Amino acid sequence: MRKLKYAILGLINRKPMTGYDLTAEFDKALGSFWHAKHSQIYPELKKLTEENLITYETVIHGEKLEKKVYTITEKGKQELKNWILRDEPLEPTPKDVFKLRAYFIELMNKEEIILQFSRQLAKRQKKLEILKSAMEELLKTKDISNVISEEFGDYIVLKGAIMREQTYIDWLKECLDIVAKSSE
Amino acid sequence: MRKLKYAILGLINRKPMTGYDLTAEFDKALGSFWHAKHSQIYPELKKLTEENLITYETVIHGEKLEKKVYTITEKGKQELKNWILRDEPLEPTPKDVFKLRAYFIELMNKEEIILQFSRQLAKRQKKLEILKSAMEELLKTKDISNVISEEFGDYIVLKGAIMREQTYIDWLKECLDIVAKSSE
DNA sequence: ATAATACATGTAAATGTTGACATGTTTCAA
DNA sequence: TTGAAACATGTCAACATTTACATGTATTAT
Repeated sequence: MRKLKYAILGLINRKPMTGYDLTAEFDKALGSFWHAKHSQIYPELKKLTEENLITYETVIHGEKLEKKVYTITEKGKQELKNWILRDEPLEPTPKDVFKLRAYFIELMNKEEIILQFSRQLAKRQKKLEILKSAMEELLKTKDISNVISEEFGDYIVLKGAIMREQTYIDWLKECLDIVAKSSE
Repeated sequence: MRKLKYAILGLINRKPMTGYDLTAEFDKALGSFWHAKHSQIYPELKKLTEENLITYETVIHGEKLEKKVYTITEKGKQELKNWILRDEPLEPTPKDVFKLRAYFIELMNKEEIILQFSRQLAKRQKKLEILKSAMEELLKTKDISNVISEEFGDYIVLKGAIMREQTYIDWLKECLDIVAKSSE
């Protein structure tokens, strides 16, 4: 399916970037729905260059540090536009290790259950706070009134991430509540 | 991390099973948070057997069809119990191809955006209905009053899946709403 | 009867992903 | 000035996962 291909193509289409910049983007903005390590990005950039979907220009930064700034080609833009309109079946539900543990709840006693769920809750609440701060920052600095814009894209995926985390937290609290009230 | 190892160990711990049974479980019950193909399961079963975490007994079904019914060992139970109590950092957010498309919303025009989001909404609504039916069935046939039971494990992960799908739908509707109201 | 479907178990090649290895430059703060 | 952090690019081995290949039995509906 080459999904990384389209993630990279989409980012470079927004503006020319280096492999390092892409890595940073995968850690920040896209972090709420996509991720890739630099060890996967550099080989993919090489491949996309060979396929003539992107090209690069070597730029010297400072005295001798070489950067490869990648730009999307017309062919790349066409493939990207073609991919974005495709209608694909729903992906299989993503894996969730915490839910795997929760599923086998019968292996824990009451205190252990409460400990595991509380720890997960704390982590998720922390993450939600980070996402909310990012949203505050976004609303302060960007204009999202135009629906056909990068800014609106940034906004909706961040909004989706916040809603997802909030729901996960609600679920954890509901579980904790039932367990706490149980007699066993 | 060997996560499949623990998924299999947990299932076999619930009751002895064949590789085929495990595959079916990954398609049904665990489908809402884990998945594995039989081509991954059979080699893993072999490995777990070599590690003495499970053992199998060959059972003849009918005239000559051989089944390998796997049972967890004491060592396997110990490892499983040990894993379930571990405190691990939050996994990176799972990948979401639809959100990747949504992020690059600037590549579509208004009609295309509405088409893509509506199609996704229809698929998610269908999936939610299936999950709700599964919940109705579960509540009808199983007793979830004991928190330390397989039934309660089944219940909470299904509940989590329903909440997640509902939130995804809410997000899609919100996005569609903003786009529909936009002038562009 | 027979054909489709479900049951049952495997392997091999390709692809996707992570973690470790490997190297060097530039900037910024103490 | 020097050391840490950020910038910058790559490879390789191991592990995870999917798709295709490969084979055969038992049950159920027509």
